[in-house]
Amino acid sequence: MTAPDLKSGKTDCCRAGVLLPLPLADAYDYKLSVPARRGQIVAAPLGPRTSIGVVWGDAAGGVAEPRLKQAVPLDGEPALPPGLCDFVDWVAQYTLTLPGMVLAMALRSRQAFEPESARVAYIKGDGLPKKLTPARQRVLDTAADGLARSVPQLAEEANVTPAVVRGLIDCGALIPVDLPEFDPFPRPDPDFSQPVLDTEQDLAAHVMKGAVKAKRFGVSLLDGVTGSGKTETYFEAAAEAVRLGRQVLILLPEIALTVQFLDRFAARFGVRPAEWHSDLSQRERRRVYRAVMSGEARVVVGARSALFLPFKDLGLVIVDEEHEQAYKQEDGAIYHARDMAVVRARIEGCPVVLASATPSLESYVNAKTGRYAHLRLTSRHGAAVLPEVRLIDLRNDRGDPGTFLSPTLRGALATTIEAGEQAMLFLNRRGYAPLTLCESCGHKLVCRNCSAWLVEHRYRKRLVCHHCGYETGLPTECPECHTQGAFTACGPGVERVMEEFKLAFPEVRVAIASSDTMGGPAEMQLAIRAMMKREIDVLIGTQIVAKGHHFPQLTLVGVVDADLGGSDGDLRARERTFQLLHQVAGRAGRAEKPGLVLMQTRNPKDAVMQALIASDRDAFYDQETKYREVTHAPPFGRLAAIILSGHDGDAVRSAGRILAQTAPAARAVKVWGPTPAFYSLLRGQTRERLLVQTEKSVDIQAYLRTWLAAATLPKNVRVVVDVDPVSFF
DNA sequence: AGCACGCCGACT
DNA sequence: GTCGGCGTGCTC
Repeated sequence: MTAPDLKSGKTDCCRAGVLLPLPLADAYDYKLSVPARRGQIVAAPLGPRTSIGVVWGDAAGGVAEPRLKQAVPLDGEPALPPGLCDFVDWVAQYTLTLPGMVLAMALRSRQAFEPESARVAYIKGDGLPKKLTPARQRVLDTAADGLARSVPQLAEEANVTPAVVRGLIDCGALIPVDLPEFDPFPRPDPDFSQPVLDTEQDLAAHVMKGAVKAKRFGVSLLDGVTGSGKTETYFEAAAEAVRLGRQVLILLPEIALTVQFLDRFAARFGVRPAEWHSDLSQRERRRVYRAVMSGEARVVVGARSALFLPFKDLGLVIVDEEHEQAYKQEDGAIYHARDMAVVRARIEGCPVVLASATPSLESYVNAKTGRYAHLRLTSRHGAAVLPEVRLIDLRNDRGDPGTFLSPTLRGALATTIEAGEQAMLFLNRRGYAPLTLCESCGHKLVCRNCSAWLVEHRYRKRLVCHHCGYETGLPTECPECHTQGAFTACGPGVERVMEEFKLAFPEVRVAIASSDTMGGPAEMQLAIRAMMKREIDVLIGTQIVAKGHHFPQLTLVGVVDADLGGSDGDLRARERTFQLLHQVAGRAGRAEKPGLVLMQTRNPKDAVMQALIASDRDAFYDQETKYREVTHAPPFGRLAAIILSGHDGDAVRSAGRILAQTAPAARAVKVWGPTPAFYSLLRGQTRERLLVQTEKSVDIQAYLRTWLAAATLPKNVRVVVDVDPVSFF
């Protein structure tokens, strides 16, 4: 970043409001040496240092002239595109986040605006070393092809230390050449390979391509059953945008950002797309950021934060698996990437496609009422048919106490394995047991930072808090009554199911796939690969196995506890349970073989269970829609949560009471709480929540702003607003 | 976010 | 007697 040149004597002809990527309520006024336009990136002195900033609008004038400092445009006068600036404002006002914090998300690549630095590489020169050692000879042989390489590259390829290479540079045997800082992004070829689409896919693709060509905002819900080829279909819309020379953003939930997806893209377009996610290196971030800004990167595949990239000419946004909760950003700025993707598309004036086999209820309702185009894909590819779903009523079909696989499920597992086919057991619970208690006094082992139960991980011999990561060894005596070795595990986790399975089927090859298995993500990938290669017969897993993997030989899926998630007060719990179980069920019978799904439940009459066995998704959605409608719940009403947190529990509770007392009375607004948050202690912080529900017509942001601005709360209490909360923790 | 200022415990 | 803990406040 260039320091402002205060001595140049340039006249300060202009003033402007400059937004800084800091948690400030407003833009700051600065003098500028030149008239600046909105979006222009400047170096702005702030206290003892200089921050990057963005010209946002007219100066507010609240600060006296002599106190104004001078902001200086960066070299090359880079600017954020106008659409991104408008988007930042919109997100800030909608989510009640400080604009500077939202801007910080749009400036994620810190050094993206620093001048480009050339890379130095070396080619063979005319000089010769005094002594030609074997090591030196290998380096020269490597360089003989004339390709420019960096020092580490040469050292690596010639199998020598960098010092050897340095020696050759010093004597002129290798000479430096400048390379551009980054290799250019290869252009995806929209006609690299032509997919074979069925009639429905073709129709859907046609509609989406039309929308891309029209260059107008509009939302399509690409609603396709598992295996119907949604990805291939929306790739056609992406191809159309690339043909028009415009950019495409494909959002994926974090978990789906895999090599597999990139390879599928490459198979269709000839090259991999640009990627954007949290574990890019600084260099890669900078490269992608700049290429997106220049328009060179045509297609970006990314996690939710990719929404804030400075697209030069965005022609299409795709949100894959749009119902996924991973799209909801819960820390820092709280926003829902699916909803914000629709907003970004509206601002950019381009179409947006939401894709899912189990859409969010919000999107389903919008499609039903005609606000979104509803593009349905109803047939599975190839000969595969939908699996049959049957319920196992755990109230009368259960094994010995302390076991979790019913006789019926065990029987089906045996049959499947004997037939030489594969099975999967699904349980959305990591570890061995979700609760450990003392048999003697009933004391429950809970986290010392949170109010959550500690989950036993038996392989690792640890007790783990799944909320804050706190870990401890297994105590030998009860901290309450000091009885020795009286702990008992309650309920199943995947590890415990594994133990039971091994006992019942000692000969069968089985593996576990959970996000926290001993060997980390690598081991999990190994388990999934082993399943694909038929090196194992049974895979036991959490959520992680529910998503996107194709196991052609898998014919039986057993859901160990279909009631997990239940209907416990959370508005979306039923919807989520349905989506997850539907997705899990979709794993069975992908190829020519019919699949069977067995779900163990204690509530076989429940609407979720009934919809699953009848394969009648829409019946469930319609019922859920009615329920939301009569209760004025989203999308028929608005919801926001106010979360209060802090180390001083009394102050937090008092802040909650103050807010409840000062809530402005308004028609069609209801305020509940304060109540302790579900995990009232999280990472050592006390948390209280208030919930605000309004009718659709109410400007809930304005209501909240008025309320919060008027309330005087203890200073050591943090107030966070979650507009459209999806989780009630 | 940084970075200063400011008021209470263990130490060269 | 100081060094330093991080709570609170400010930066145009």
